[in-house]
Amino acid sequence: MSAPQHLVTAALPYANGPLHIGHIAGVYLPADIYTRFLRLKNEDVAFICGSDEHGAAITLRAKKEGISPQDIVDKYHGINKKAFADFNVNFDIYHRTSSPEHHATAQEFFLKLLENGSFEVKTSEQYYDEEAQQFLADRYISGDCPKCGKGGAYGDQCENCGSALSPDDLINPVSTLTGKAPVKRETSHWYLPMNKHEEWLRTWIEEGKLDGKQLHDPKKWRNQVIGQCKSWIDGGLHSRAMTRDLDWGVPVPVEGAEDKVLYVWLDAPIGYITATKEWAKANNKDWKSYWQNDNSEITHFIAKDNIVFHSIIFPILLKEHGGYNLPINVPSNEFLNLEGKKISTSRNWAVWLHEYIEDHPDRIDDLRYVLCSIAPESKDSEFTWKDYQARINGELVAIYGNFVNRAMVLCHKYYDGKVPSNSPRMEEADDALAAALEMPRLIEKSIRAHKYREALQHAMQVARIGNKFLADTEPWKLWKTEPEKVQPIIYTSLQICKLLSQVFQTFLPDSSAKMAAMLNIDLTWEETFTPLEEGKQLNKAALLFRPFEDEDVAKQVEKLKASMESNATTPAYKDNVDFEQFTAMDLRVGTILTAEKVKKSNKLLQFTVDMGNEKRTILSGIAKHYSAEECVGQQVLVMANLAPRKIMGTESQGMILLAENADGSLAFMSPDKKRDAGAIIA
RNA sequence: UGCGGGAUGGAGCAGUAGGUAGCUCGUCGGGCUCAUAACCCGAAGGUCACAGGUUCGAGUCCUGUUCCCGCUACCA
Repeated sequence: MSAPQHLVTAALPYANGPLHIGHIAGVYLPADIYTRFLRLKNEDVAFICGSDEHGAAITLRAKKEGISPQDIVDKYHGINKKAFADFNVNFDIYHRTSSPEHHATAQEFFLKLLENGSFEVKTSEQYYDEEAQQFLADRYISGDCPKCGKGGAYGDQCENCGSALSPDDLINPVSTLTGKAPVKRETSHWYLPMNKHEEWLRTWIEEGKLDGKQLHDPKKWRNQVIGQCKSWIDGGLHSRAMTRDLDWGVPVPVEGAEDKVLYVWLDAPIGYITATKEWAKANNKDWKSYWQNDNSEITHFIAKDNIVFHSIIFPILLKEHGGYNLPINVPSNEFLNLEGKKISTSRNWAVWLHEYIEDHPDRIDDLRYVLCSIAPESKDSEFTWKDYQARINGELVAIYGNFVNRAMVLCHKYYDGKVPSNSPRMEEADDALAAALEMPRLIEKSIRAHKYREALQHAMQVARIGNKFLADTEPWKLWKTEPEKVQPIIYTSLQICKLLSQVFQTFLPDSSAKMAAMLNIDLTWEETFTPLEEGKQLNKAALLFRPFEDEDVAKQVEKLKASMESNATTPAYKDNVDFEQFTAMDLRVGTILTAEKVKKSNKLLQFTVDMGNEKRTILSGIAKHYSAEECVGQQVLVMANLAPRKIMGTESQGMILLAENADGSLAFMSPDKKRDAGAIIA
């Protein structure tokens, strides 16, 4: 059997915003390191990515900004494509799902499944906006949340309390397009009956076998991936709609369904196939040999929010289509937090890749190093600028950069930059080099197991061996007493330098290229094990890395805070209401008499509120912000004529109003002087 | 609500065939001075979230509890 081919995909970034360091650490950097390594080993690999440009979020954003969806995706496709290139993430192709080629491929795929009888058609009633003449999916509909009572919840989720919703759950639903109340209307969609596939999926996930054939070793899959898949399968798979009533996306290629599009999650992974085809066409390759060949291995790099799509839904689609390989692994990472908080695009709490590149064009390797060392491989991890600085200064500069500089300086000082002879032989030197030469093997093992942090540690170990070797042999002392014994020391140090440039190239391509120029070498795998020849003239030493100063840290932290604060004022004002609508709201001061946590809920508090003439029971989803005890006696602003609503079995008679900060923290609205319970707000 | 992942010295993390708890950074002490005040050696510091259980023996298996993250299906 010949060496396997590899198809490596990285999750298609959604083209409605820029990339941040969380995306990079979780998906694109490990994928890039993996493919760089495979290429170094001369293995045949196609590295595929592109923009995911469909879906409701993009049309909504376009509408908000008053431009077309195409404008939005063009903008972010451009920004992200450039950022990847600048960051040395070397895709073979960075395609996009809005391309005609992709539409054709996705439609063809859909029709094949249709032909195979993979879908079932279901008709249901959905909300429809008569003025805009379209159905309202997901985010096109908003209303009051049934769980926490707050307005502005979407058809899929309440952003206040985080509950997952369906459009039918919303109270007083309105169309986000026109602000009008929608009507129910019948619509038909194609569904994927996933329940039919439970059996083979279970065997495939748990044992790596399909139709009795061993396809992969489940022990190599990450815990969270197997766990999550099992949990879905155990819970019973359901039918899932594969089409939507939208006007932005890949049109359903069926007569009478021209106003429907493919579900983005059907469309996006097929984007991997389209991109492979386009790349193959341009490079005279056969795309099928990567997708439909027993000797090809498909690896999907994703983050944890994508697990079920890549290890359940897409495999079902591939198998139903027929002919395609299933992925051999789905190395999914957890999330990266930033300075103690979740990275949030909407709150602008992020380090944006394109901004980082702009601020630090000469520090690409620095960020690659840090993100690889803290990649959230088995659990969520944390990026802070302080830690970034510590890793740059304490490891990259002090261990790696410094060792290379020491060796180069000594070589130039004693031998005019010519590689000295390795004689007389010195046991310590041979041992040090042998120990260092162990590392490439360990690195390979770690990378193939998708343990990139470990692999990076092994690479750094080479520099540590070098530093220790110099400290142990002290050539600067020997030079004064027995100068001939210095030769093998410098010789060996230079060999270790060469090895460093080789082992780091998959992680830090820029600095390895710098070293290759200093040492006059090629960065190939074969070269890894061939020594620099004696007498070779080396170029002048240049520093590989420079320290990140305290003031740089301060500047970045400042920038982060400032961007978040400026974002705090961003939410747009809602449309004007007339005076009557305003006076229709009955706002009053209430005094909280009792408060207790609602059992089985981690967010809800149940209050008894003194409204003056009566006592009301009100529930509020604020347990994360206030303890029950500290609420008692608090005066609060109450929306008194909000229609009562049952929440977890108890009727809530009104709503307590709170002010929300950009970081999501809540505070009661309270009169600055004590008011009678029931006092009117006017 | 249900499910999945996580909880290990000051910080960040390893540690699945159960058998003296490791690594990087930080701290303290020492050495060296070729080197980007960098490098090398040594030390201190952990009842492995909590409570039970299985076992000769558990961070590692089982049960329960607490906290964090994610998913919960028309969420990209």
